[in-house]
Amino acid sequence: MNKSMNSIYEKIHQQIKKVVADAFLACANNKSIPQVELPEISVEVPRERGFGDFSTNIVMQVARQIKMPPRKAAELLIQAMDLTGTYIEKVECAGPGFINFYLNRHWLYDALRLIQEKKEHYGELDMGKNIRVNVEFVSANPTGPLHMGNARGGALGDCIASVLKKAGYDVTREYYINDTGNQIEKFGISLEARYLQQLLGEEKVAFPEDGYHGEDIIQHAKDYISKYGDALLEETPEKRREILAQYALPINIDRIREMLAAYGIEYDVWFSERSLHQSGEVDETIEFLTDHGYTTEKEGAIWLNGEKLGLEKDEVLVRNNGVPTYLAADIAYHRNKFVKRGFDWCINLWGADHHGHVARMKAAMAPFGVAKDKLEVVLFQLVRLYRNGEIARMSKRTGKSISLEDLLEEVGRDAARFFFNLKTSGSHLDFDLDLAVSQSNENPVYYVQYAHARICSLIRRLKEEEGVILKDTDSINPEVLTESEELDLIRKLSEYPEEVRLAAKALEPSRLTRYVMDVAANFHSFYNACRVKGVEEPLMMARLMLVDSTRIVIKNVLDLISIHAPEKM
RNA sequence: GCGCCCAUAGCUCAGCAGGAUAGAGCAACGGUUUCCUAAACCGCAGGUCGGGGGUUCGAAUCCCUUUGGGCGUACCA
Repeated sequence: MNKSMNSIYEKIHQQIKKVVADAFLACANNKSIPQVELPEISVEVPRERGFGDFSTNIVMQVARQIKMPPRKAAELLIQAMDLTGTYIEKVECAGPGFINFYLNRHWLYDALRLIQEKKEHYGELDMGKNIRVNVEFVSANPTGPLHMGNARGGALGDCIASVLKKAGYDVTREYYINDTGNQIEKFGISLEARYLQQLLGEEKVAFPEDGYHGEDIIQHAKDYISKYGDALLEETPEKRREILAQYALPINIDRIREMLAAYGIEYDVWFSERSLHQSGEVDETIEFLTDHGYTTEKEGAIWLNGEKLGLEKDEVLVRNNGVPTYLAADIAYHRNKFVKRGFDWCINLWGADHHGHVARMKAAMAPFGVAKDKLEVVLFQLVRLYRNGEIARMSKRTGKSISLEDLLEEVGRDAARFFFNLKTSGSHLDFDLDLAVSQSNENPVYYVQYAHARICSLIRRLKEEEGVILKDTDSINPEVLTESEELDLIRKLSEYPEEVRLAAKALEPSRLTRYVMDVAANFHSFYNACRVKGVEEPLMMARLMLVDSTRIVIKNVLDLISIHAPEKM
């Protein structure tokens, strides 16, 4: 077996593509089929097991070019195929012109050996070789606690990063801290109002309508007073707001950091928006755009020239009071990622309510020589929580809207991350809080974790009660595995690297969550049909290898989505 | 008004770079435990892929149109 191979699928795809391409060539040589430029030969797994292990629709794709009925051409190709040195045992033409490949079982046994060879590295790919990718997610305003949208974006972003890493990309996880601008201004005003209310009496000070109304603001004010007293009463409002905001901001950021850590997310970079202004990069960016004719001045403000960038309208970069907009800072931020830090690819996770910003952001990168597809924005739909069959808006604990902290307390990290990664990012997500905590067969989290615990228990008992441990792979003969449950399970395990590839390509880690549920299902079926303990040695050892390989894959996927793989339940 | 997203089994969702008889989980119904964890397994059901039109050998998938939901359209972020 090729030592550098990552995936049996890869190998089989290559074999089939070569066999088909060579057959086309042979037919061209004997003039039975006209020579044409072949498109990429797609190899897929047919829906029906009866249609073979793999199939290709290449003949139908070129039917028009070669001016032949697909079935006729397929028959000619099959006759011309050279199958030596491949897993392919039988080839048939079927349906409107599919070519179906039936493989001998050695590919499954090789797949099993591959898992044992790679262990926890099974599933790793090199599709992202030498590509540096920045995944930016959550990036919530540090003006309050994290909410459900942040929770979904967090789970998604973290898992996208993990999937890309598994696929071989050089991944940086990043949090963009919006620690300046209007929201922070409002934050300061809110803190100031609470501060004054505490000291002068609530009725004496009006709280701004559009301020942050949360309890946490009041708590910050109280804490500040107990630490530093009432000295700020003497300060100007501007100074007061600034001091209060700069007091509370680091506290909030630390809380966010701790909360995300509890959620299983660790960032490589915390990037401050404020630092972009302080370093002069925002000004530099606006200057660059102006120098290259991408801005116009009107009504005292500096506008980004929308028409020149293919946008519907102009956008303000610098307000008529001289303060740059969020967009200006965001352009500078992305310029920093691409130009200053040299990322090849940047992925941003945004709630669907920001979709209007996508085209602007992509277009605004063009002047810096950044192609549109270098910036990828994954939009995710927002979350609806259900409890007792009804939409749940309020936390049980605080009576306020449900925060990430509430969610972790109510359902735990594993269930939260699992459910957020069960659906594609573009679908609206209904989160059933009751289901997430229920210890029943309705709950998919337990279903998967139980499979892992069952395996660990089996391995443990074999060792403790029978003194049996897994032998060296070379001394085990997997060919004694012939039951349909055994073969189905191996087949499922063999798909893993391919699932990683597809998940990375589509930026959809939810594929892997659904995949691991399939693995668990196949395992449970196997477990009910085949005994490991108590059967004769060669078969027991082969089954133990299969069981251990299943453990490796389940653990591998759960690690990837940062969910615990318990050894006992 | 204009733009974006969504619509598939009773419920929650896959499938959508066009492909063979549209899949899974849950719920419902019927079975399985002297035996490695029954948080499991096996079986049985369940559909005008929102409606209409088009493109072609072939459409849940692509195009047009229509309906119903969500969102965006700030010198907010």
